[in-house]
Amino acid sequence: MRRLNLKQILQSLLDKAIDDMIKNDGLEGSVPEYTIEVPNNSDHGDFASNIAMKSAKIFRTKPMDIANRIVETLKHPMIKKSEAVMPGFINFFIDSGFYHDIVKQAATDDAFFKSDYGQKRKVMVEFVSANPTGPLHVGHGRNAAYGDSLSKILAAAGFDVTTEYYVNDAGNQMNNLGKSIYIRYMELSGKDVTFPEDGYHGEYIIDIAKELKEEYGDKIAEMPEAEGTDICFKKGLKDITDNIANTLKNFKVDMETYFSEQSLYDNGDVPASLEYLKEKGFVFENEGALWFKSTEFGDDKDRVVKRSNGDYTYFASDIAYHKNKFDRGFMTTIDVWGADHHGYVKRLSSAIDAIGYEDREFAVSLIQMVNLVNAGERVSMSTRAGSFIELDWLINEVGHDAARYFYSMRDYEAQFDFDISLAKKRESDNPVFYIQYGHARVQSVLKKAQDDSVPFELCTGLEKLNSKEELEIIKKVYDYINVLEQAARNRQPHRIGYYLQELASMFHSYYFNNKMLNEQDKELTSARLTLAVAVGNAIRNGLSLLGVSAPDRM
RNA sequence: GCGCUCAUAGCUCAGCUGGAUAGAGCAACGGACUUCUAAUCCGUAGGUCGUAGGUUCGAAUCCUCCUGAGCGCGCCA
Repeated sequence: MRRLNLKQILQSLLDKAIDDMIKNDGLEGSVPEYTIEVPNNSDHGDFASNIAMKSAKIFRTKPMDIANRIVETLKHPMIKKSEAVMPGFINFFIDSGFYHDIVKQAATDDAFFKSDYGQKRKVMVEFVSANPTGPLHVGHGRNAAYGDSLSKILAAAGFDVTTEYYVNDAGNQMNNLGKSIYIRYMELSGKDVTFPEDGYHGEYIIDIAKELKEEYGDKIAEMPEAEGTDICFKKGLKDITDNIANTLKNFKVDMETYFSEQSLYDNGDVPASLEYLKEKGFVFENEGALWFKSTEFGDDKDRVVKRSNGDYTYFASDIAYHKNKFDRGFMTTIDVWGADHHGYVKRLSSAIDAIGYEDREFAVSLIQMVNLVNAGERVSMSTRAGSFIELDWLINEVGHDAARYFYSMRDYEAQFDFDISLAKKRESDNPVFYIQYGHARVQSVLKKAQDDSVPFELCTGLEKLNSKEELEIIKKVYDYINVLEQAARNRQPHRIGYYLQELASMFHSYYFNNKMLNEQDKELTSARLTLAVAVGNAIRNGLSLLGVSAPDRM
């Protein structure tokens, strides 16, 4: 579908007007950066531009004079009126036929809610990537909700998006995992062992050991320790990653691929990428270790990639991993990390600069901490000693819709308190149900019209939509694409939720004050139902970006 | 000490590349159900945008200082 892009039309008209004026006056300069936006106040028209104020320097004259000159030259069938107002804004008033066309498009085709803003650019969103040493906890929930929503937003905004989970299945922590399970197994087999202080203390470790005990009996205890530990490790890794994948599924997260860190060692990518950087002169040896020269790219200090004991650091495999991402053709990779990893950003971006894919973009979204709050009381959230709160528990407690919505409610750069008691409420003060109810209302009134055989035909009689209230709602629907692109550009899914809340609010108010079904007036009924369907479609599409369902009845 | 993030209504928070009168929800108070779902709606009240400067036609938004909160500064991941 071709969406009539009035903003673009206005922009080309304004560009031409200023360009002509510059040439006409024999001045130097070109069209400045300016904006065309929908004003907050509808008295200021349907669109407004600050172009005259931005051009004041070029013309060396008052913005109002420029604005007046532009207004005189502007003519277009869609523009009912344009006016210059202090201190130099130009306000455009648009023919209502434009808005009636918007309603029709929004009511009939979901393509209306998609954009080509991203121009099919290949983007990877890598998120969650929690160490496979235990179940996901509520902190990971925010990362998962953000990453998944962002991916869906980018896809709807025209990017070619892939989602990936980087599984840290190599290194010390994996040895530790294997050992933890092994010791628990030995305990179950009645051996006299002590569980290490730095082992993984969670219940789930014991559960895994129990399963091994059932499957193997005492056989593992009779094997050499290394062999037994390896069996424990493999079983543990599989169980835990399966568990994580299952949690994400329950959380309505679409994770397309799971990428193994170990695979980068198995195929030699880790030493190969270090060699690659060494040839470029960015890797050197000191005190028996290999270092990456991140200071050349503005980092505080150089970073170890291979320790003097021969072990590669996590950083080393991460370099190989990001090189791999770009080698797979991704133009942008967005890493979603916890804010506590911010100190790591500089060294990785340095390494990526050193690799030298100048046309590629590396971005990190640092997700701030989340606190659980219940009835005003803060729930403790230590990740130590296995006392963390599992994401599965939260999903089960408040439901996946409320969980997803609440996690995406706040800007990711700000800390936020997840209010369990509010999320659990099935009543008015819970925003997620307020929005969902907006959608359910649309479906409900449609059903009512059909059940009662009220005559109507969607997409007809739209010229009846001419009240201020109706036009405001249509403008809000039209604004969807703008909000979507903002959310994509700024990587801020929370904008969607706020938008939906406002749209739902406008619709609830309209619904309450206007009779949707009118047996005597087929045209009016048709027009209002079409508007309702357009709103319902906007809500459904918006909620889907947040991973929240849009039920037909509640 | 250095670095990252945050500070907006009583509470929780929005406020796109700087734009016109700073918004919403909750809480408070007052109203609306013989009605297409009242899971809704209408109204009232609530602000020195942490402090002090700077940049300009114009600042909650950008820059600097200060105050306060969270997080991070390993041959850990």
